[in-house]
Amino acid sequence: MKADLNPHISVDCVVFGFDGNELNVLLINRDPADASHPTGKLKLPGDLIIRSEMLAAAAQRILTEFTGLHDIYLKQFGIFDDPQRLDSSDDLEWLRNRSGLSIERVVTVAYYSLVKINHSIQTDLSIAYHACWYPCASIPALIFDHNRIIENGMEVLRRELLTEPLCFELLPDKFAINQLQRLYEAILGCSLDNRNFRKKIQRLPYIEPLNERQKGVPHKPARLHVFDNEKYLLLKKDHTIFIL
Amino acid sequence: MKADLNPHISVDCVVFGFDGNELNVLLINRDPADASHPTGKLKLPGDLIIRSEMLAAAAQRILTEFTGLHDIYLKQFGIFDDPQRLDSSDDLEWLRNRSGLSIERVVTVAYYSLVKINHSIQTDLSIAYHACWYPCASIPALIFDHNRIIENGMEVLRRELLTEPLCFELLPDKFAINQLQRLYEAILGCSLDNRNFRKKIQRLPYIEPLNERQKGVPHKPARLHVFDNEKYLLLKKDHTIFIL
DNA sequence: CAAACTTAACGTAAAAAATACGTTTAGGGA
DNA sequence: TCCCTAAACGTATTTTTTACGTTAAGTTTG
Repeated sequence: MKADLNPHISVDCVVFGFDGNELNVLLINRDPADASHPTGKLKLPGDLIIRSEMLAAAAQRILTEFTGLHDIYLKQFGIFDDPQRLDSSDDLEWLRNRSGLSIERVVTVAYYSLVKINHSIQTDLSIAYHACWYPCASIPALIFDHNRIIENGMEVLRRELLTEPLCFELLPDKFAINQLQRLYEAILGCSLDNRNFRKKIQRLPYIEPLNERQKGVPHKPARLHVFDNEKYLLLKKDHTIFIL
Repeated sequence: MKADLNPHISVDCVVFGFDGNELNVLLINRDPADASHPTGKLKLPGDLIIRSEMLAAAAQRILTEFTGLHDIYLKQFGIFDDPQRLDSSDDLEWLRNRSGLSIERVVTVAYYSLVKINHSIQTDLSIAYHACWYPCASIPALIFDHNRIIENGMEVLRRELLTEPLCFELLPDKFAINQLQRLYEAILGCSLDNRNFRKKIQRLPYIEPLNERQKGVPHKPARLHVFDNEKYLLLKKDHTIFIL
């Protein structure tokens, strides 16, 4: 029950993270651990906005609360505005109680965000609400229309991955080419030829090979690379676009 | 002053039309012709939504009011939500009077839409509000943040033109390849080699040449073509994408 | 310290697509 | 019939994409 909420507009975040193997989404419990009647229901991180707040700021705020991270990549990708979207079961009742407001219609603005999954930072809220990664391939049933929001977010991500350098938001700063390939394969749901993928990546002037190798792997360690965003932006101005 | 408006959310439409030469945007007067104090101020077609209305439906409704057209191509591309976006000059006062509501903060959802400019249909509202096409290259000063909304819409259109078959929404159903080329040149702001452009277009299986030619042109009439959306959608499923 | 294992790293030939560039042709208007 | 205008076309070169199998570098184990 926060002060000064705008009872008409919310934001919801589809937070994607890549664990090296598959794409995951961050979900939280509807009710905090100390609630008198926890329900086990799950939802996306999101909330009503504060009365005078910008939407993107609200999304950043919520993400920081649940991940401890700042400056997360965020992209608005849709609006979910069916006047009946909150009507199902007891979820509307719950929202009214929680916000202390007389909620009628809530339009939610959906963002997807991309984070490097490795930092398993624990914040108060992420603990209270059991924030957890769920593989995109097996998302449980969520409240409201949150399953649809995720579906839609994945479609947009798949599309935009092909024309914008989003992949680097999901990988560690220093990454191996094969990691990058696995990321593409996971998101696009197809398999790629390793040799051709390598060639294509190595041709890109804004991907710099380092004289550094992976550590702690039980086999030949791969060479690490970094994405040079400045170089990328320069080339982009000259109409060179991305991949794949 | 319509009944039952939602005073928190509006939609605004950046309506693009191509006149064969350059890209245009549809603008309307802020005040109807019969207003006691017409100001000559211009704006995008848009309005507060009706309380129980879907946003896309509101946008369609508004477009139909101003163009007489139905089933217009619409794409949500942004949200303009600065709490101060309405504060400039007397525009907020105007909005309060017009809606008869105590407006505080209005978040506007921006759509771009694509129409075939040829039908110069006149509706009551398009007459009352002097709906007019303005070349994108010379948009006058508009109320609120509408200039920014147009800028942003153009960027998105330019980007999406390259990966989706939007161009056919802007051309007559039967079009000549050279018209298509001029459309690309106008939107992308570059010039393209005619022979190579032709080849590329003719290779696309979902563009069908007709045994029909332009009429009424004072020179050799060009062959007409149509876009076959069904074929396009089939190929798209098999991961063939678009142009340019 | 050698053998076995695991993944990284690499190259070449063939097909397809992109680019650069000048000339001929069909129809309308005078 | 001549003139004008824009439509339609082809070829050689370069670049990109695709398909495909082998060697190399570390780690672990016995």
